[in-house]
Amino acid sequence: MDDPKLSFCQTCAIRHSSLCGALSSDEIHNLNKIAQRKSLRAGQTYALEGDTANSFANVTDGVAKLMHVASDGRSQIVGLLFPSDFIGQPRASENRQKVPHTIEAVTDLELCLFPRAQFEDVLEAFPHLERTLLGRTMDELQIAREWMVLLGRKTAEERVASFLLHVKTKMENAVCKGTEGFELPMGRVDIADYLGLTYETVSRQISRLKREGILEMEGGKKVIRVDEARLREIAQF
Amino acid sequence: MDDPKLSFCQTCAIRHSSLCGALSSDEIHNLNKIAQRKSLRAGQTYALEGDTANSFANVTDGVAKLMHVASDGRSQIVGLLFPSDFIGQPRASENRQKVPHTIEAVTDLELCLFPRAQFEDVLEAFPHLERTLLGRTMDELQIAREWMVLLGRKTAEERVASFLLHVKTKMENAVCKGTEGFELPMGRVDIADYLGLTYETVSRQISRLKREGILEMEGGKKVIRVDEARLREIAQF
DNA sequence: CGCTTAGTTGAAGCGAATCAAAACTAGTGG
DNA sequence: CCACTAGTTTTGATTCGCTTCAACTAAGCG
Repeated sequence: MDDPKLSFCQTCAIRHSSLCGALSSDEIHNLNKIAQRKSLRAGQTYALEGDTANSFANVTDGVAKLMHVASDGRSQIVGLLFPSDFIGQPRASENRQKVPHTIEAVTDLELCLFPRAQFEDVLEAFPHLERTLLGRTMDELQIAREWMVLLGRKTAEERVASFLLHVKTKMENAVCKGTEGFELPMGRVDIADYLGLTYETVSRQISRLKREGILEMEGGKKVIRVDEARLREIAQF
Repeated sequence: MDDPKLSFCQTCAIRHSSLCGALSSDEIHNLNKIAQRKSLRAGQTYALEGDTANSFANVTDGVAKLMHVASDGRSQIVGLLFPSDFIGQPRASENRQKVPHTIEAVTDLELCLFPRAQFEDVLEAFPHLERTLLGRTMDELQIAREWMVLLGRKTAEERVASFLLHVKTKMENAVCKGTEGFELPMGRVDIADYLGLTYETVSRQISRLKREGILEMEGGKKVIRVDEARLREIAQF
């Protein structure tokens, strides 16, 4: 009953919002046995593009980024991972078993790691876990495609507005409600790499939103207030 | 033995390269019962963004595009579907059961349709089918993220080079081998919408590649010869 | 408190978009 | 077979939004 390992998962902050939510209290034991915690400081690398992928993970706290860095230094963030998001590509085709994008901690990060082979056994044993993972992957694909629209066709102003709305939603899911305002998990450089812009352009657009009274901030990260309606207009949602 | 329905799937051009490849000759019967063919002429719409998604499909012949069209007319293609690609998001979360992107036939198109509920039953019955679908979805996600890098950071020249390589691979998979050269399945406007450029810019870049001897074409669509090595250099793969 | 890093702001340059027109293609019917 | 038309592609001239380069300011930290 008071098995320490069982309570390890049971007290987990993302027990029900993550992939693990698909498993019952009994079933979760199977993951519990193979899970191990890992902490990274902001800026540390979890995996490098091209490495062999030998584990999967849940983000339990903090924010991570998936990114591609070209040889000439240009870099593009292709996804942000918030608490309860899953890391890794089980079942991807043979030639895609390598880590497809570098994964780095944006803030201090807490992960719950699963060794590859053992996690795949659990997936095999619980088809409803695999089904849930399929659903999450479908959702991720849609998010990626929506971001393609942003990167391909939106103006700098629209991109920054979209970003603020996107992060607001994500951060409100993660943090306790009620608090008007939220913290940007990343600096101007990362925002720029996520939006396909330069950090100067991002800074200018943020300044502009502040000047027009749509956005109020305290320092570079803390958002005090946003006019969500006007932001939505600008972002073209 | 010579059941006409069975031979319907057995003679299918994409029997083994599509999702159906996960099913044995016995199992395929279950899909056979619910499958129905559908033909579309180039330019016809299969589904509109926001519609209720009540069927899934395999592309059996031709090319389709997934796209988003904004209210002001800007449009972005977020994915191309070639023969043996799967259409639809089974298991996507509740609020994502709507068609996420408009689907249109780029060339004349042949589809193999599966009604939603019945296909989900088959998925439930054959976990290895669901597993295969998961793998394909993981692959699609990676392709989408790679395209995000293109849309966010690549120059017009790099985008066009990447596009030519991408289509070359896809078309060679679909068409009988041996033939040096291939046909572009789409016009300049669609290419531009796929690459986040204008059609004038696409045309200029293609002209440039021809002028530099990297590309030889006959008319606007037929590619006679490409210098794949130099294209790869330009595209930054 | 000085030092380093992150963010802001300004001026100039450039790549792609826009505007405009000509050349080519494909389809139609005389 | 050729003339005619509608649509597509190419090419040119100009404009514009974002990038680049540069200087400055604010914030975080030993």
